[in-house]
Amino acid sequence: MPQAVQRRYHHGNLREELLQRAEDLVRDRGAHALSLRELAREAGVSHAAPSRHFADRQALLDAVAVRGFERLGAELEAAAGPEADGSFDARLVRVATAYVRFAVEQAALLDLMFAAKHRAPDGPVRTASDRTFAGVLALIAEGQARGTIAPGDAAAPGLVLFAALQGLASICSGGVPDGRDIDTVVRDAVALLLTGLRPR
Amino acid sequence: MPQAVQRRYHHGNLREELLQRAEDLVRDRGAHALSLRELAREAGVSHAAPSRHFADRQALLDAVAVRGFERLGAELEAAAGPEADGSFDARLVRVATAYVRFAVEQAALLDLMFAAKHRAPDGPVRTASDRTFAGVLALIAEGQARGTIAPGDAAAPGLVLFAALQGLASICSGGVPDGRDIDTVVRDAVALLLTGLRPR
DNA sequence: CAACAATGGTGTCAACGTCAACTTCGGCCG
DNA sequence: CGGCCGAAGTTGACGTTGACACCATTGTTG
Repeated sequence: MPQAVQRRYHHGNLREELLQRAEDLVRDRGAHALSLRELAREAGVSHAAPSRHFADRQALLDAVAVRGFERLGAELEAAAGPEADGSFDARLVRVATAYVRFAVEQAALLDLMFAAKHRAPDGPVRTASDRTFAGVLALIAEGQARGTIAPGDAAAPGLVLFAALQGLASICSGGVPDGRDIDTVVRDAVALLLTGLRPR
Repeated sequence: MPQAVQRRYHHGNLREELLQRAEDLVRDRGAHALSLRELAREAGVSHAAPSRHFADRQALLDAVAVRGFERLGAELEAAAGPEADGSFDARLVRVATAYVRFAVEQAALLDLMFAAKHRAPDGPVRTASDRTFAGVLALIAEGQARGTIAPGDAAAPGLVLFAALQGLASICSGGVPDGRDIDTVVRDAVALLLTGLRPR
């Protein structure tokens, strides 16, 4: 008469399940709506069990942020094209589109990610963030090498490009303006940026 | 023998004091650290008194956000130059610098402001935000009228400029890169943007 | 002057994060 | 093989919080 699905004392994979559920919850209700006790209930575990894996609520949020950076990094890398196919401009547009798309679809998660990063100037979150954007930096460096992007101070064009992407993502996450879709907005924006970034 | 400073039953200006203290608290401890009860204690009133002025915690945060937009709007307007003195480029740099400076000095407040705006696509927060940036939009329109900014689709250059400013603010609020100071970073970035935004 | 709407106070409740103390499990070492 | 021990989960408690219902005090107005 004991149920076939009898829960054993040890969950076996609590940490992973907590992270997964937390990510989902952050995505569609925001980080502020995350409750350790609710998470524990959903995972079928006592209210204090999560503390075995995360020192406190903030530690869990940080871990979720790190995961977010890893996912974003993977998507950016995929968009950059592993075999570098297509022109430089096309690849840049693809990367930018991937970024903005991520920002729109996972707005709350992105907020959490940057909040966690800004809260601790060093630490694992910052490391994850740096690794995430390393690919984009490499792409820009390649553009400079090819002469498609103005050389000189390497930091300046990268900063502007990053800033525009970041801002575009922030704006679009609060509703894409007018009736235009994300792809054309990003394409137009990148074109406009490139015209300035190219050596004349 | 009753103290000279005897508190009267009615505070007299509770709403304003709560807003002021909340703004300070958000600025240097973040929105998540704001507690209605702590606020009430500091103001010397009972824990439920704030509810007479703000329906719930979020309503208070929204009000703080509106105030933030009004302050930011005033600073941007001041930077734009009431009598429009200086060249267009110089005014643009001044506005951008004012914006980024605000973002750096009041990072937590800016976060709150955009969070509140994104949470409610309509409502007073959005209205305040629109009014804040109306001045910047007017400046861009003027640039297009003067021919300093490429005409055509009016929305595109404005969006890119906005996005870059927004992103620059976001990035700089998490620590200005390298050892460069805000002013030069902003000036370089705007110059780079303009090169692309100008009609060739 | 009496009624009334604002404004503030008191008491209570459920939920939360965190901690300490206890229990169960599984692997490892003697 | 058996005992031990640390990892993982549980239970109970404490203090704090936001929200709500109900009561008290104002001062304004008819």
